[in-house]
Amino acid sequence: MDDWLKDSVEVEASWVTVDLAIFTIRDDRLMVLLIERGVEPFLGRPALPGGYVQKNETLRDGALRELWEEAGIDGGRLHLEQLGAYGDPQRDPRGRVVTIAYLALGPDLPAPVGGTDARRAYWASVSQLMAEAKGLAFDHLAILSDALEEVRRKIEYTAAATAFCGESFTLSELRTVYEVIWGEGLDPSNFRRKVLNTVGFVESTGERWHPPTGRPAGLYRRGSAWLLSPPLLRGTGNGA
Amino acid sequence: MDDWLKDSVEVEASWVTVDLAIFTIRDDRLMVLLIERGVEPFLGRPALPGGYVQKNETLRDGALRELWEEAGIDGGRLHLEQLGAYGDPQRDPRGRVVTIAYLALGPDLPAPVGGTDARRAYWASVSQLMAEAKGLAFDHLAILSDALEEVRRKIEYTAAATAFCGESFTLSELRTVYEVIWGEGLDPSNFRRKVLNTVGFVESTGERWHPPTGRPAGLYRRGSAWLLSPPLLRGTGNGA
DNA sequence: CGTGTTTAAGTCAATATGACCTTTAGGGGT
DNA sequence: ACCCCTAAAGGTCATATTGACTTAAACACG
Repeated sequence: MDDWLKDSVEVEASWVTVDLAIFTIRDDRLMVLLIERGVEPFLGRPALPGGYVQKNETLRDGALRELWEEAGIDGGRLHLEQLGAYGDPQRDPRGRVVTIAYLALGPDLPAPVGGTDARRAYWASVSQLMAEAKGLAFDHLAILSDALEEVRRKIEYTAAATAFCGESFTLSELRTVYEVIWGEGLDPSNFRRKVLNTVGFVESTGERWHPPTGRPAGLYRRGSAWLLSPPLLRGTGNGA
Repeated sequence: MDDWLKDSVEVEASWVTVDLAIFTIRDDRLMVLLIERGVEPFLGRPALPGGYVQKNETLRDGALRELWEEAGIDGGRLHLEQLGAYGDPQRDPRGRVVTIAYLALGPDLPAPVGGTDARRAYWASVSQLMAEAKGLAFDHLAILSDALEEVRRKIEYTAAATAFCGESFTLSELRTVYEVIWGEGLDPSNFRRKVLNTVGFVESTGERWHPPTGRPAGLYRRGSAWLLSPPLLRGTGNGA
């Protein structure tokens, strides 16, 4: 890089990182992937997985690489989107580090292995973390909080909820995703009607799944639509 | 800044900038503020206003400073929110420059003056720009495109449309904002009913405004709610 | 062949929506 | 004063959607 502007005292080179808020649903709870930091600063403290963006990769590629390196997760199987940039000058004790936060949603993922900069990686309950509201390195609690709010809104007007399910899923599974993330129960019958009436949300695979007990459930896969119209609105009450 | 990781060939210092997509409505058209670049690269080409983030400011403060320096606009009077980060390694010929794009919405603003790095600043018609789809420096057309889509969606489920109006406004003014941004006509009567039934969207000032001709219109100001429930949905058709 | 359990489908009153139409409150002209 | 034009404000009504609830269907198991 040339040294244009090197003489300006106001502008200074920065380091750019990506951090990942990776969500999944396990045991009917919303979980986020955390690592235990193996390097300074915040050595030993829980943090979102992430790391430096390298020389010739896009931000998204950096996120995918960190996903693999730190959590052992193949990004091809989950939904990844940018959440936003966090650049408070005080957020990193080492100096000016701007981080680009990414949001990842995936089906029940394998217990991850620790990566290079991480002693270990593990799934943590989001509701528990938010209740404690402490412990995370850097401004990762704020990032996590923003990510959670984004997920809650995203599943209202996009098909993002399907990212938490496998290739094919029952409508009950999908409904559980909403119930877990919104923290409220939904009427199964009305939920079914809404989802099935929203064109392109899901499409039937023709197959059916036999639960341990009860009537077999039809299986669906994600439809062609990402934006839902009309959206599934919470709050106004979708049922009991 | 220390030299941790200086020996890693993969990681390299970056420059971080902010760019602004500043929208307003003039003459019933959606306009965006552009500058004519006064420095290399892309000297003389139109671009979104923006510049380097300085040493001790937050990203948002940087955006507000650039807003003032390059466009002479006081950020206190408009809505400012982060759009996202753009970090393709090829996006800037000088090297790795990650930009944080901000979205600003304001009422009909004064004709701006050129700033330090800009020969001049001017309002450009968004629909015209998107139709031509060329000319902008860097990846600013992509940023503008994302910003436009964000605005279109944002006014659906937030009170963002009020940011285009002054302190107080008539419902016709507000409706025009929607019509201009969505590019479709709305039924005045149904629009009024919807807006007035959405709690916290607007509240009456008690005053009224006398149009050049016709019955005087009631004046409203922004209500306490930012998120609209239910949202104002387009597409499904809010009228003619 | 009942029973328990879960999915699937139906009912219905209350509400919201989209497409209209009517009334009201000005201003300007004659 | 009166009429006419315009835009706001308010009303009507058939249709669609919603929320709460009920009923029917399809298995597994004993």
